This record gives sequence, C-alpha cells and structure tokens, in this order.
Amino acid sequence: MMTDENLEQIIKALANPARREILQWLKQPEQEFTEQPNGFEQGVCVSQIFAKSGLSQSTVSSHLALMQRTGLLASQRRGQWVYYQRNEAVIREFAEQIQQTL
Amino acid sequence: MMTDENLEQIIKALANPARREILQWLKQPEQEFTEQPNGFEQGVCVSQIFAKSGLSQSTVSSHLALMQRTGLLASQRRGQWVYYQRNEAVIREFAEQIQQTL
DNA sequence: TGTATATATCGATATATTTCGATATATCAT
DNA sequence: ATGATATATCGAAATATATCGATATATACA
Repeated sequence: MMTDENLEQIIKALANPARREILQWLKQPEQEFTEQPNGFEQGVCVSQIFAKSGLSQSTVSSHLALMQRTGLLASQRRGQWVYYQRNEAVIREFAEQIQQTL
Repeated sequence: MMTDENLEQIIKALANPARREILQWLKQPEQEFTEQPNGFEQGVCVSQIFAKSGLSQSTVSSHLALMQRTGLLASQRRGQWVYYQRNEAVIREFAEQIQQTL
C-alpha cells in the first residue's frame, strides 16, 4: 500500500507534460527509440531520451531523477550508460489507488 | 472520451493538496460538514468548505472554480448560495483513463 | 594516465502556482 | 432603496517548478 506522500509525489510528477511523454515512450521502447547496444531489456539510456525530447540534457536528467525518486521509474547503470525503465508495479498501484480513493 | 487537454487539467488540479482534500470532503458531506438549510442534495456551499479549510475565502473560491472548469466539480446557485458537488462521471472517467493509458 | 563519452549536479533565470486582502457582484431581507 | 450576507474577481507577494548552460563525476578506452 502506497503512502499518501508517495501518491502526492506521483501526482505532481505526472502534472508535467514532458514527464508524462517520457513515461509513454518507455512503454514501447522498440517503437520509440533506435536500437541500443544491449537491447531494451534494462530500459532506455538517458541519451536516447534526451535525443528525442527536444529538451536539454540536464533537464531530461532531472526529470528522470525525479520520476525515479517517486518510484515511477527504475534505473540501472551499465558501464557509462544509465538505463531507465518503467516500474510497472508502482504505476499499477498508483492507478488502483486513484480508482479506489478519488 | 476525455480530451488530452482535459486530462492534463485534471491532473494539475489534483496536484494540489487543498483541492484533493476538498474533493474528498465532498464524498461524504453529511460526515464532513454541519447541516445545511436545504440538505446536501445539491452539494455543499462555499462558506462551509471555506469554514473547514483554514484558507481564505478567495483562495477557496478559486480552488472550487478551477475544479469546476476541469469538470471535477459541478456548481449550482441557489439564492445567495452556490453549492458545489463532485461530478462522479468525470471523476470515474478520469480514473479509467489513468488505468488504461498510464 | 589522459581523453572521450554519458550522466548528474549546480546556479541562475523564467514561468507558473498558491495565497492573501481588498473589492466587486449577486442575492436577500427590511 | 439600503444594508447584510455569500461568492467571485483582481492585483500583488511568496513560493514552487521548469529550464538552461556550465561544470562535475563516472566510466571506457587508447
């Protein structure tokens, strides 16, 4: 069960269009991004998201970091790259919480 | 089917704790507010929400107006009073949209 | 050990949101 | 009409968020 604070964080995270867009892209990496060295198993690396976003590298990095803090995303460093992916469990729980409590 | 713009408005509306709290209060007016002249059938009047909120009258009024613009609330003037109530259809549709598209 | 590449952090600025008090408007009661 | 009550709007100040460029850190490779 998600804390109220976490719920609040997630709602705020979603209140930004750039972050919502990134979250959508990460649903279907094969469709949204070009091939990566190690495939999309561990997620999509920051530079790909950056390339697609039209935002600065620092802005993208901070959006990703924020979504990770909320639990919406998980990240894994693999050498020089950091791969971000959706945390489906958290996303599902958030959606259920909204259904039940809103 | 809700437009993307409306979805965006609603998420932003919910990104504020005072507005979320008001939305919760309006689920069970009998429990949250003192009796009103005409009962709670048409909703709860601004002054009651104001009294409970700890915010200024103008702030409460603007939160309510914003939630009405998004569709989350509906309002009805009855003499000097304006009654606000949840728009359950919109709230339900929003929750479903989140479930399906997040 | 350098140098290149990927990502994160910092500091500054621009924009958006929240909140308030003052005031306007709308309705009611006398 | 006048005064009282309820709500909305306006303008300003405070706070939060988004964004950027510059720079720091982390890893890879020659």
